[in-house]
Amino acid sequence: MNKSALVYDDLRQKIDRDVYQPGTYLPSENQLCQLYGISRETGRKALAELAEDGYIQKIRGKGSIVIEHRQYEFPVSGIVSYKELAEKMNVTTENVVYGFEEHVSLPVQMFTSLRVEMTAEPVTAVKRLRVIDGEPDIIDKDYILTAIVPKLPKAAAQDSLYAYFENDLGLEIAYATKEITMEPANDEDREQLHLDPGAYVAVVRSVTSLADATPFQFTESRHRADKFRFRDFARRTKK
Amino acid sequence: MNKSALVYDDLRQKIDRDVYQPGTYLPSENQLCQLYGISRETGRKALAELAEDGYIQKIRGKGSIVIEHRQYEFPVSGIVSYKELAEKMNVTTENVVYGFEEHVSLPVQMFTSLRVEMTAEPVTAVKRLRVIDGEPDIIDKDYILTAIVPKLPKAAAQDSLYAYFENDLGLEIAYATKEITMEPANDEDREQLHLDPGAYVAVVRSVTSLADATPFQFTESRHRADKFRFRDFARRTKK
DNA sequence: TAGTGGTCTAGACCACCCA
DNA sequence: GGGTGGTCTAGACCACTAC
Repeated sequence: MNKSALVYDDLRQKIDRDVYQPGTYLPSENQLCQLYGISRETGRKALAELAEDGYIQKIRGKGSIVIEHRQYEFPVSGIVSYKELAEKMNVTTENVVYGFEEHVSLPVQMFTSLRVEMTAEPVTAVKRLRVIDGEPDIIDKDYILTAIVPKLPKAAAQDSLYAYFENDLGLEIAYATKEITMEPANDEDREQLHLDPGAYVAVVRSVTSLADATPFQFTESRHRADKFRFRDFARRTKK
Repeated sequence: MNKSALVYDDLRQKIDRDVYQPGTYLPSENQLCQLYGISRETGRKALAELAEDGYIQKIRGKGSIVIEHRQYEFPVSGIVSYKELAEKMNVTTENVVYGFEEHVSLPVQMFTSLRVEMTAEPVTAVKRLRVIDGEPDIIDKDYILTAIVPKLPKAAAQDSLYAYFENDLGLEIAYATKEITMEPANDEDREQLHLDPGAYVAVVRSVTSLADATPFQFTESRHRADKFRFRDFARRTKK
């Protein structure tokens, strides 16, 4: 691991464990150099990531103050897999694969608003129902490019697509564009999520790309409106 | 302006104007050094920001490839004021201030889920209706700490709170935590947004803080469900 | 005045990609 | 082997904060 990543992890851990509490200051940059035996720019890199992730706020002439930071909320913030999230929370979850089709066409029209170049390439289509604490809350529809993942094992869909992509195939997942809208529930939503007529669902559509900038996974995630929550941390960009 | 910011702006502008098109590579880091007369780390800083903002993807051994990037969508992504957004889009907007109360208490219970330390401090409460293309789409309820903004002119609410905070008061807005949920429309929603009974609204609650880490503005933004859209760009964080 | 973070530099070594 | 990005260093100068 990098030196800066090690410093980042150590500081973040200490913030999480309240060694450094919100409202107090971290050691100064010069002190970090001595504490960790690093150069100043290396320490600054770690601090910059902490700031980016919402752990600290840097104040010129004073120091880096610990702030109340976002915590991962269900269902998602950033790119985190359902399984990773479920492990962070203390919830019992179940994962029902109720659709699995190979060599179908990517439903391009579903993702046009995300403005990613795409064609109706062959994909593997997976439908999953996420059951949280005994209640069906989310429908996930994934379309994975056959060109990247030629033969998707059903077991991977049952367990975790991300774990399969990263650990078994060695794919490097880099970034995603996602979009949240609210839409009236369709028949499938009402059936799977046990919704009344006239109900709404929160729809998250995302396109996930690899480190070489290839979009390879298209996901439509449909959430019960009353269970949906999305948290975000944003910094003001200077003009 | 910084050298790295100048380089960032120049590159971003050229990407926006298709001088560097999606799918092609930017000049290499060493070339950027010569092109702009800067050191490599300075250029790298500019490139890191472009990557963070979703403009490029850096590929080791190859270069920095331009990717399709997010564009600002109505109503919000990151911290951008309503006025700034309206100017980026080509829409006619109207801004109706229909509530203005000074020296009231902050409705703490509305924002508890954002887990920011707060007390029922005195605030100025502003209610605004955003009318887009002749249709009322958004209700914004802002609560601004009197301790930071003692006397908020009504004209500022009519124009732009952000412009007033930044340009007139010299406040430095740094970051915000926000949360998106879906909730049944209440009476006020139905009246202002002309909704039917049983309709839902998308609710964005946010807490905005200054550069010295002081939370000073609490906002509840209620959107017509059918007009709500939120776009996000996220990078996969390495474990 | 001393300490803080903000920026920039010139150089080094490494891992990766590709011809 | 030559070019690319990834990381780290040691030092410099600046702007801001606090006393």
